[in-house]
Amino acid sequence: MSNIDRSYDYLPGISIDCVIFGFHDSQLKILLLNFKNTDWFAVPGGFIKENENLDEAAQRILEERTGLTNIYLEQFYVFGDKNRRSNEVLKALMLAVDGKELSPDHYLMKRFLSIGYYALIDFTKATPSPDALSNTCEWYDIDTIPTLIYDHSEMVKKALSTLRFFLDEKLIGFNLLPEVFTMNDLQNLYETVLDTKLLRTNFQRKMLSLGILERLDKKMTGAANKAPYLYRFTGNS
Amino acid sequence: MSNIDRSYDYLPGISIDCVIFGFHDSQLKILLLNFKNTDWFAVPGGFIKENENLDEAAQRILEERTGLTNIYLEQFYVFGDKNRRSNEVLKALMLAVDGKELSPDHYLMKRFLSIGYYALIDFTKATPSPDALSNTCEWYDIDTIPTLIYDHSEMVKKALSTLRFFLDEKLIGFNLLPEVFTMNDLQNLYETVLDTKLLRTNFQRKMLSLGILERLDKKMTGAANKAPYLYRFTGNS
DNA sequence: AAACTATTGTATCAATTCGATACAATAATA
DNA sequence: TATTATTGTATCGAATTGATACAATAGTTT
Repeated sequence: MSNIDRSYDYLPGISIDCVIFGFHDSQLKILLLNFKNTDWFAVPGGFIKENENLDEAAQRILEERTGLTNIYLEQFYVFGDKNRRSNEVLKALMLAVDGKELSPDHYLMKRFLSIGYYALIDFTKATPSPDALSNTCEWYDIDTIPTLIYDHSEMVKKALSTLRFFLDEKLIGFNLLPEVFTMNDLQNLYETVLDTKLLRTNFQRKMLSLGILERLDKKMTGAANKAPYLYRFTGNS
Repeated sequence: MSNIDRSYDYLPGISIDCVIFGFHDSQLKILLLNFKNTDWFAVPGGFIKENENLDEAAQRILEERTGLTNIYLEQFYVFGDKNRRSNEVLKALMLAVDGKELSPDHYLMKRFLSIGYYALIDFTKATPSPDALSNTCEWYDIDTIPTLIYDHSEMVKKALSTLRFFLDEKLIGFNLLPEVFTMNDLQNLYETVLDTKLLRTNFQRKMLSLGILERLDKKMTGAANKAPYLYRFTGNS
């Protein structure tokens, strides 16, 4: 996008929006863009190139925002209500960002569907960077998210409920942690995502019984107590 | 579609395809179209009108093929690989059906995404009818499905695995049965969809404990044995 | 260096769930 | 009235899960 009309490089009427989850300091976070010269926020998104598969497009968008490749991501819903995107908001937005008035037949003024992806990334490895329309690309705690444009709040809500649903089902939580972590880190993640307290001993039993964790050396924290083991996720079930 | 180019009435580059499940004679079935003058089969689909929400479009497509309104349906995936649809196949198809040669810049020759929906309907209430491109719209047992065009086989496979996954999770199986059914009918459905045998007594205990079944009169089958109760599904949990 | 503290790893008991079996009830038939 | 096939429910034991107990230990305090 930006100034140049690249509408012909991309599939018309379709965008991808990515709810990018990270985990840090016992907080579940998502990446949000702040549009230039506004206090409007949105989930990172983009368009699909003519010769790109959907997942490839999502990976490209994610790489541009986070600097990471090979990110865990999953389609979760297509948002396509006819009024999901207000053209008034869009015009005001582009005016603020670009200083240009969108003509009524501009390709962006057509109805758009958006394919929702959610991504799980290692917070410590990501280096967020804004896109051409935005000032900042920053982490926000999932429970203190500013008002988002269009239906982006709904997207976040749906992404979160999908993540919750699949956290136990598939074994995807590890994508939110560094490669090596303690059992306490893992429990913390589960408790935060699921928003429930779990019994430490039973959580440990359950995780160990899955046979997907490799026990490494102990982590000497410097605290006056027994040192916890470090673990690494291995797909072996 | 048919002869008239209605491309301007519809969102460009996007279609909806519906995997429509029914259940009859202990068989899980789906509705398939057979294209005119070919032995090619496909899942029913259509396009999205400019002023239609996605779910509305899917409901419309379903109504056109089954005569039913208010069908249980659910988005399950967007199929968007860049090579998912062969233009050679498309041209051959339209030539056979229409007798017309598609020009290279026809809107159908552009890349298309398809939003996959799966629908669960009461087999006994549906009256399948073909669309403008097809001869027949008929039920096929899920395990004897003819070869399908494009990526439609993959769609069916993914729809089925999604149905299996959610059958227990959400309580959606009832949509495949008549309003009133016996416990045996229900077990039959579960066994067929999940492709496993279940223990009758435990299945009954589990279903009754959910508190979602209303017990009605007995069903006098005329068989020389104890008559089973009839049940009706009620959302009450 | 011995006592103390906070946390961790594991064992264990009880409660619940789940698989399997037993059996009484019953609609129609012989 | 006995017989048959199926249904509804109870129950036993195994497996899973929730809750509690407790020993092990890295560092601090005395």
